[in-house]
Amino acid sequence: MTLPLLITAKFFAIVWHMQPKMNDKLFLKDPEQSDIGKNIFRKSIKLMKEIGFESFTFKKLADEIKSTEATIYRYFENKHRLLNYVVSWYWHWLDYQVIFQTNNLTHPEEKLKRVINILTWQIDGELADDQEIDLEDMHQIIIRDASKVFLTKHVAEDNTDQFFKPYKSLCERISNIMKEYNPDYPYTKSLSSTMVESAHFQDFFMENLPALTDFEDNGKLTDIRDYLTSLVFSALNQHKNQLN
Amino acid sequence: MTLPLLITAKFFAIVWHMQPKMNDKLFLKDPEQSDIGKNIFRKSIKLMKEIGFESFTFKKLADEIKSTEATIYRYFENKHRLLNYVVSWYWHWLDYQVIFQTNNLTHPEEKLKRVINILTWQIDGELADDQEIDLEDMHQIIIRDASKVFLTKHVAEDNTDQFFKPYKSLCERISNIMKEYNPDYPYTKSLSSTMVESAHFQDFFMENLPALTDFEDNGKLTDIRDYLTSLVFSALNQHKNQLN
DNA sequence: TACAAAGTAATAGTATTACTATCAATATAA
DNA sequence: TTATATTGATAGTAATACTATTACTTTGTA
Repeated sequence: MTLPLLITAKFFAIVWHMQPKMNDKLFLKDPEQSDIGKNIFRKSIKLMKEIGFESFTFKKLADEIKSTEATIYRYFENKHRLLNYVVSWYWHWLDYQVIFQTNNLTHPEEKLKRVINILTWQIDGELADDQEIDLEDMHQIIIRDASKVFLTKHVAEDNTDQFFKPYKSLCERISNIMKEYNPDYPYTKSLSSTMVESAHFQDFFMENLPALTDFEDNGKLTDIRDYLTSLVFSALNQHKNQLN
Repeated sequence: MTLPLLITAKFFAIVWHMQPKMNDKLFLKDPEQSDIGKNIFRKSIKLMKEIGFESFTFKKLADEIKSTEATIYRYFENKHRLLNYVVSWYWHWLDYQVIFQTNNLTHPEEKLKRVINILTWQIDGELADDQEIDLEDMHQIIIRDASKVFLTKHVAEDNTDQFFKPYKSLCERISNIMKEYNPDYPYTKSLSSTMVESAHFQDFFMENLPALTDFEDNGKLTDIRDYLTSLVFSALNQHKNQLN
């Protein structure tokens, strides 16, 4: 019944990874429960990143994992559900990063800065080193395709099935830190979702449509970080009681 | 050779509408040059809004306009190009709205507020009353589907073909007003694109995923406006020379 | 160890989508 | 009037998005 005295970040991350509570309506058969399922998840990230979500098919994925379409259809209803699974996994993972990395911080200002760093992909090396999933590929998919999971005609049904819960959870967590920083700011939820979406959009623009940003694609994301920091804190400080 | 003394906003809008300089790589045959082409444009907006872009097919559109798939394929290479055409039309239109509505304003602050009103769909009644295009449907499509035109694997080629020029033009215009307001703010381009994207995202969230906003879907967009105003001006004022 | 039950994979299908090609009818322009 | 372009109708192909069937393999229990 006794726990080991030294629980390292890595150990904890692995434990977490072994138990990501995924919404079971996202799949027909739990991909975590079989080797072929895990392979579907891993290789779909690789393939989606390579050819883009629109060109991605279960046939191509089946060839990649040396199996058949029918097998994949036993795990996921269609490719949109699979994307939703991948994206949900990511939001779970990111939410965990925020919990873990802001855990021992006292000031909400520090916490928010840490959140910005996480959103702009400055993640702890140990935690980011997943044995199974290529997190770099994952991040690329998220930037380009994550919003497609809710930008659909059937968003209401998907929402009823709680598909966006991890995303909401992350935004709520950020929102709460904002409230901690400034209880008088009236738009914490909107500012949180704006922050998350902007982190991705600005990254995409920087790499693909640089006219829409002020940043250079120099491999470092320092500028996006500075921009988000400036944006968030100027908004939060504006409504802050000047006496504090 | 003399122009009529009284040029009304409506007249001018119609003139503009008759000559939107669309990128001719977006289509195979100019849809403005025939009745059937205009019908493709009009009805595709209606149909996309009704069934969503993913379910939208040229077959369904052909049935709607009482023509055949082959005819539509003579105008547009595929449905993604058609969406790009629709979205480009919208950015052109919005850019024009910004030009027209900020034209006679002196203070950049006023101009920015007007821009926010336009982005949150508070448009001049006369101008918004297009005989041919249902602008309400158009706005709905834009909110849900506009970002899909660039969130693809082939964004680089599309950018080379200048498909995103009207969007860039709008953002640059907003960026220039921001510079006018505060020449010292270093992120005008990013703030412009954030503003435009946020206006749409917050609207979508308000209607579909309210946990991600602080607004109620009461049919009015006043709150999104207040939020964007607060966000933009707090950012711009932060870097502003305190002596001004 | 035996044998049913359950799960898994491979094969083979169907319906729809995303196009392309052909050709005749019609409208238009030189 | 004759050439040219536009449309409509028909047909066809390749790929996609699935579903159904059947045969094989593992597992749980007597």
